[in-house]
Amino acid sequence: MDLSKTVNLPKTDFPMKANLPIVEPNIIDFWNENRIYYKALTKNKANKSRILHDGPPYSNGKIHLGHALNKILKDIVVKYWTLKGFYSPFIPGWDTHGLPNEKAAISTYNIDRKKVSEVYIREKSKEIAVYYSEIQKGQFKRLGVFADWENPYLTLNPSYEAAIIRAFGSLAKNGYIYRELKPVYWCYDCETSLADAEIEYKEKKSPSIVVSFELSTKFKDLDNLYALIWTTTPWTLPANVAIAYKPNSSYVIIEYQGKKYIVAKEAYFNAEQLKFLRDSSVILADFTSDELLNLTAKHPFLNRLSIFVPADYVDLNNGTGLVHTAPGHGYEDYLTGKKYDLPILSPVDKEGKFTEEIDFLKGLHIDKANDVIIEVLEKNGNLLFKSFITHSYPHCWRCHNPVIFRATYQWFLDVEKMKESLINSVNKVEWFPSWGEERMKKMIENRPDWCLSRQRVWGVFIPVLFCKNCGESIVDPDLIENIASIVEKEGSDVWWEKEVKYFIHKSLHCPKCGGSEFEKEKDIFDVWFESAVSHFAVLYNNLGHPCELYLEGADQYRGWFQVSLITSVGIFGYPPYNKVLTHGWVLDQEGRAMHKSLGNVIDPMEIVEEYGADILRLYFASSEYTNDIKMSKNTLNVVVEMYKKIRNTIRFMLGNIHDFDINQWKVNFNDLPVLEKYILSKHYQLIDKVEEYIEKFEFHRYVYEIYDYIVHILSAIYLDVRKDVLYTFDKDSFERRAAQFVILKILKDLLIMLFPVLSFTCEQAWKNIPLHNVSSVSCYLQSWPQKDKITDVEFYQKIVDFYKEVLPIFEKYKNSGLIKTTNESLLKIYTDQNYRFFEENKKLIKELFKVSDVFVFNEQKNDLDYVVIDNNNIFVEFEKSNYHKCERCWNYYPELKDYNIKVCGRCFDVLQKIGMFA
RNA sequence: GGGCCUCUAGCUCAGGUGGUUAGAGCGUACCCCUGAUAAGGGUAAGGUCUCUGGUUCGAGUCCAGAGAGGCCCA
Repeated sequence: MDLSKTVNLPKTDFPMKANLPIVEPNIIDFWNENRIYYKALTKNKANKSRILHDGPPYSNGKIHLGHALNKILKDIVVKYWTLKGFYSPFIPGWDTHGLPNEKAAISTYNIDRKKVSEVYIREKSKEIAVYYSEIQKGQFKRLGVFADWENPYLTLNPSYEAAIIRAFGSLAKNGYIYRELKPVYWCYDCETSLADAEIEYKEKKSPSIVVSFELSTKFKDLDNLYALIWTTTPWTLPANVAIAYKPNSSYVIIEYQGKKYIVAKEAYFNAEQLKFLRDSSVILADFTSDELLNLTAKHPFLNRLSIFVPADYVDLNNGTGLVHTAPGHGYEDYLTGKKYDLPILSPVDKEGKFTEEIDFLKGLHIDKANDVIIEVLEKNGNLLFKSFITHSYPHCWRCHNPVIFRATYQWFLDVEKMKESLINSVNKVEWFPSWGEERMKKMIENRPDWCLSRQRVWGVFIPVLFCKNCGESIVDPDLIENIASIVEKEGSDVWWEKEVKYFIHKSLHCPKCGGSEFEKEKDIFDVWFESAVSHFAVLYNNLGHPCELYLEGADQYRGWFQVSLITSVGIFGYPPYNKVLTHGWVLDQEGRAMHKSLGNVIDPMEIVEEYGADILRLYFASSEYTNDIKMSKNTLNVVVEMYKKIRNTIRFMLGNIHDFDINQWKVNFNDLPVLEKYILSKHYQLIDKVEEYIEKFEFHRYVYEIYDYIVHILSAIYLDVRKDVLYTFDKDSFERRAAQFVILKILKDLLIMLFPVLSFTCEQAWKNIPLHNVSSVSCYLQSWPQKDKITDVEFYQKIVDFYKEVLPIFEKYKNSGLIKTTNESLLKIYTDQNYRFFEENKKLIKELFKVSDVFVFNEQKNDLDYVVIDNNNIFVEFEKSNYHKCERCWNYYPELKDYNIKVCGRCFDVLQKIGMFA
C-alpha cells in the first residue's frame, strides 16, 4: 500500500523556479489591465496624504544603475505608504530642457546653428527629450515602479513652463533678482557665449611675460618698489584692477638690476617663470603677505591703481606668487572682484576687439593687442621677461578657435540676501542620514549668487524686456504674469515666434526714460532653475506644499535639494520638503565608480533580463544604501540565494493551505495551540519592527528582519514541527485547520510586508492563494497587517531557548553513531529546581524536539552534558528508543496496530476515516 | 587643495550613552533527512573590528594623525 497517497502533502501551482525575466512582464500586464496603481489611490483618497516628490532625471539617455536605485527606493517608500493607508500619488518627472539635448539635436540632425531658426532647433531638441523620457519610462515600469505614468510632469510642458515664468516673477517681486556683469566663456569667432560643456581643451602657444607694477606708496620705508606678476594673456592687462597674494605666506623684497621687486618667497626659489632673475638678485627683506593688504600699485600703462587683495587660490610655485587680477576676464578673478567690490571691466566686444574704453587699442583684435601691449610695457620699462609657452587652453567645440573670458550681462538670483533664512530652513527639515544637515549648511554658506541666464535656445526664456531707447530692463510682475498665461496656452516657442507687442497687454512705458519701444531678452534660464521650481509647478496647488519627502543621490545636496530650497524660500519663505533622504552611488566590486572607460559599467536592464527586477529590488533594499553600494555578479548571487529561501518558504506555505477555506475554518486566537500562539506573537513583533525600520527608511534592516524571521522562526521551527500535523492528521482536524489558519494569516501578512520590495513575487504568490481566502485581486489593494492580542506564551520562549541550547548536544549523540534522528530518540531531562516546569511541558517539548518520548527526572546528573536555563544546570541525554516506527507518520510509538501494515493508533483512525479499512 | 561621508569575518549587514569569550544570514566544511526534493533540518571553522598614536583601570565604541574609496566643489 502506498501510504504517501494518504498523507496531505503540499500542493500549489506557484513554481519553485521563479523564472522572473519571463514572468514579470506578465505581472506588469496584469497591473496595467486592472489599473492597480490607480485603484490603490482611489481606495485611500479620503485618507491623510503623504507625498514623495520625484526629482526629474535628465532625459538624454537610457537609465543607469543610479537611476534604478533611486526609483526603486522611491517605489518602496510610496508602496509602503499606500499599503499603510496613506493617499500617496507618485507623479514622475523629467528634466527636458538644456544644453545636452540641444547638443544632441544639433549633432543628430546635423544642424548648422547659424542657418536655421531657433524654433527649429527647439523642435528637434524636444524630439530628443521626449524620445528619451519615453524610453526611461518604459525601463522604470519594467523595474516594477508604480507611478502615474500616464500623467508625468515634463519641464517642457506648457503648464510647467508657465510655472517657471511665474516663479521667476515671484522671486523678482520679492527682490531676489538682479542683473550684472559676469565673465563667461566667449567665442569671438562664433560670437557667442559657451557653456562649460562646450569647451574642449587643446594645446596653444601663448606669450609668457613677467610685468612690474610700481607701488604707489612706500612699503617697508622703501621707494621705487615694484610688484611682479606673470601672465600669458597680456590683452587682459587693460582690465587689471587688483593684484592677488596668498594670505599668511612668506614674501620677499629682492634687488635685481638695481631695482627692488616683491615676489612670493617660494616662487622666488622655485618658479620657472622667475628663473631669469634668481642668480643675479639678492633678498633684501622677508615679510608676511598680510602686510600687503590694501596697498596699491600703479597700472603699468593706464592711469589707474591696482589694489592688493588676498586670495587662497594663489599658487606659490608658479608665476610670481602675485596674481594679475581682471574680474572681467576670469572666473576666479570675478569671485575675488565680487568679494572686494572691485570694478568688473570688460573692454572687449563680441568680436574680440577692444572698445573705445582703451584709447590706444580701440578696434584692435586681442591677438594683435598682445603685441602692442608688450611693446608698450617694454617701452615703459615694465617688462622684465618675455618668452612663449605651450599650454592646455580652452577652445570652442564648434570652430576650434581659442575662447576668452568676457564679462557680459547676466541675470542673478541673490542668494546672499536670503542666506540667513536658508540656514533657518535647513534646521526645519529632517535629514536622513542626519549629517545631511551639516553638509547642506556648509554648502549654502559657501554658495555664491546664482547665475540664472544662459545664452542658448533650448529652454524657457527669461521673461524680461529691454527699453530700446535707454536699454533699461523691464522686470514687471504684471507683464510676467501676462507672458506666463500666454505660454501656458501656446508653449514657450511663442517667445521666438511672436513680436514684442504680442506680450504687452496694456500700455507699457520704460520707468526710466518713458520710452515705449521694447525688445525681448534673448537669454534662457539655467535648467537647474527649471527643476528647482518643480515644487512650485507640481506640488503647489496640486499635491500640497511642502511635501513629505525628497529622495535623491547625495550629489543633489549641491543640486536639486539646494536649488529647490533656494527657490522655495525665495517664493514661500519655507522649504519645499519636510524630510530629505539621500542614497549613495552604485560602484563596482572593487568599490570604484562605474565608467565607460574602465569597462566596469553594469546595465540595470541586463540584470533585469538575466535575474529579474525583483532580484535587483531586493539587492538595493538589502544594502545600506546611504553609503555607496558595491555591485557585481558575485554579490548578486548572494541575493539570489536569499530570494530562493524566501520564495521556497512562501511556496511551502501556499502548498499547505491548498485545501483551506478561511470562511469555514476561522479559529479564535485564544483557542489556538501554544505553538501557534507563540509563532503569532513572534509575527506581531516582526510587524512592529518592520514598521519601525521602514519609517526610518532603513530598508536593509526591514528586509533582514523578515528574512531572519523566515529562516529562524518559520522554516527552522514552526513549519518543520508542524509538518507532522499538516501531513498526517485528519485533514479536517482542529490541529491541522488551526495550523493552516495561522499559516494563511502569516503568509498574507508576509506578502503584504514584502510587496514594496518583492512586488512581482508577492503578486504572483497572491494569485496562488486559494481564491476564497483573499478579498482582493491584487496584494497591493490590501491593508497593512493588523495585530491581535496574544497572551500567555512567554513561557514557551524558555522551551525554544532550551531547544536551541540542546541541539549541539544532540549533534554529539548523533556523531557517536548510535542514533541518527531525533525521531528515534528518547530525551531524558534531569533537573531538580525546574522539575515542575519540564514535567508540565513534556508534550510541548516532545513536539518541538520531534523525539519519540521525553522523560523528566527530579534529580541532578552531574556527569551529563547540560545547558543553563534560569541560572540552573539542566542535564540532558539522548538514547535510542526501542519504540516502533509507524509506517505512515514515521513517528515512533511503544505499540503499533498491526494489520497488513504497521501504523499508530492516530494513523489507524485517519485511514479508517478515509475508508482504507472498509 | 577644501566640505561632507565610508572602511567590523570571503560576501551582505548588527553592534544606544566606552565594560565580561565582537553578533546574524549567505558562502565553505561536515552530518542528518529523502513526504518543501535543482528543496528541508543541524553542527563547526572563519574577525589583531583599515593602520598608527593618544585619553582611560578598560575602546570596534572617544580624540588626533595616516591610508584606501565615494560625492560635491576648487
